[in-house]
Amino acid sequence: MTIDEMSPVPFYVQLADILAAQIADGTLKPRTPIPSEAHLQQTYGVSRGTVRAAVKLMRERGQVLTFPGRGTWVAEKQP
Amino acid sequence: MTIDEMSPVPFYVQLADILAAQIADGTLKPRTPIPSEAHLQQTYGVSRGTVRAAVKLMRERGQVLTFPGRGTWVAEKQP
DNA sequence: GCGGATTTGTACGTATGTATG
DNA sequence: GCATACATACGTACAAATCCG
Repeated sequence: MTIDEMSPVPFYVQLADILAAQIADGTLKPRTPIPSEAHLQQTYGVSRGTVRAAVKLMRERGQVLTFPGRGTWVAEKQP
Repeated sequence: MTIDEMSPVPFYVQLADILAAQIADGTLKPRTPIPSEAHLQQTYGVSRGTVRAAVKLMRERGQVLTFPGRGTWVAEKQP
């Protein structure tokens, strides 16, 4: 999946949804790290600010946990 | 040379240009190391991130080569 | 070979400025 | 005015590679 430049949905929301889909389909598994901010930047062609906004949204959704210096990890599956 | 705080040119570009000038005028010679990131930080009063951005730019210009644990070295003179 | 110091690599936190719609 | 998006610049923390006594 990629960011749709033409979509009215903000880039950071699109990115959060892409990563959420990867969690849902098992591409990203609970207790494993998601790609770093720098990696997501490169992969999706967006700025770090946009990546951080996406990850912040996912934290607020309870989908990931962020640890300074260690990265952002997929949360336990919601029961 | 020092960083000009008032210049519209980003600090990291200014620093890369300062070091490039030192290579050009022989202050820094081919096959010798440039000062460490920590040293450049102190000397020019910028953060390590800014130093690293400057060195990255110089690598992209082919002016220096970086070796983890050994430092960054002035490249062979371009013929 | 080992331990400590040095140097670069990686990762996130935060703030500010600029531009656009 | 506000939200989005990008770039710059500061900081912290820790890991990995190298060097040297």
